[in-house]
Amino acid sequence: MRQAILVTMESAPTSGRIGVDSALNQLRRRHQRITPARVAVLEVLSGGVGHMSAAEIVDLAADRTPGVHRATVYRALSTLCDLGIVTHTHIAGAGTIYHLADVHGVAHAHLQCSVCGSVIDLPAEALSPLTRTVRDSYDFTLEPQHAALIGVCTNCR
Amino acid sequence: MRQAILVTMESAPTSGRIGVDSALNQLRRRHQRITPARVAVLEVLSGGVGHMSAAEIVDLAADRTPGVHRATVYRALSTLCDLGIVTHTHIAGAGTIYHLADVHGVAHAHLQCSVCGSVIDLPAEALSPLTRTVRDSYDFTLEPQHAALIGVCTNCR
DNA sequence: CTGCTTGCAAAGTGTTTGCAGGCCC
DNA sequence: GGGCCTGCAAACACTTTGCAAGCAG
Repeated sequence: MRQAILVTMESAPTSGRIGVDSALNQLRRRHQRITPARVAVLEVLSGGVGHMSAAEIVDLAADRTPGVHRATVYRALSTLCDLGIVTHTHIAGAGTIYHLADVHGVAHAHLQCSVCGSVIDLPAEALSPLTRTVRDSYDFTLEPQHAALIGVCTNCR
Repeated sequence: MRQAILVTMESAPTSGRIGVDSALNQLRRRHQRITPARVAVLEVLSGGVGHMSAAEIVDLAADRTPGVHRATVYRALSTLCDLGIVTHTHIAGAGTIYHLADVHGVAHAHLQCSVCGSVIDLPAEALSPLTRTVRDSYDFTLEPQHAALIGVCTNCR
């Protein structure tokens, strides 16, 4: 019943996401240091299709820049998320996935299948009615891309 | 003292959720055993207001039925969830919360504040437009109460 | 050179599992 | 009394932290 495997069903490459150059520029602009570890993380995120788990990023980063430590990757991801350069999404029962931030105006949310664990991208605008309702009725500002919506996908039904 | 609080709360309006008796009956009907540990978990869930973390349930269950072990509470919760007697919701970065299942027709989802961590109940019907969209466009069956929606609450903004 | 970042190891969380014994039905 | 449930301890997955050394700016 526990879903540990993370399968990504995303076919489209990283369209709509910022690039490594843009990310590095933002770092410079914010007076943050450009370090090998951070570059590695950004390039890994840029290179992969879709979302990646922390474990995947750790492996691939250490792959391309040997010596990069797990803890460093976590710290880099944390920093990059704080700066808005990277976005993270909480996945039920399987930690967190990361990707480069969306370019302005094309934010997206995630659907997660509770059976097979696959994650599907969803335009954030699909949530706008809900966002409005929640804002009006509860004075609550929804962050639609921050947690995956759970359900069952076509294949698993 | 904690016991007194529990008893007091037990008479409080746990509106919309099934009761302990109903839960026990369902267990019997499904030929599942009624054990002290399971009764303790159900009464704790029934007594508390709103959602409880696994850790809270463990503490309170051990409180009212000394000797109940952590692992047993987890197993009881797992069983009860499988039977649909208890519902669980994944909370970003903080594990899982549990409560007695909703009585038919009054399902609810959850809003979680990413700043203070508080969890707010939300009628599931607020998600029906989204549920429809996702069903029509992605052939994806949403389970709105399975994961909390994240955002920022009034107080934290 | 200053102090933010890193590598390392170890500690934290939250949850699960193997096993022998216990108790519900 | 058979077999599901339990207590225990240990394992598990994921993430964080204290510290001394290292490197970016």
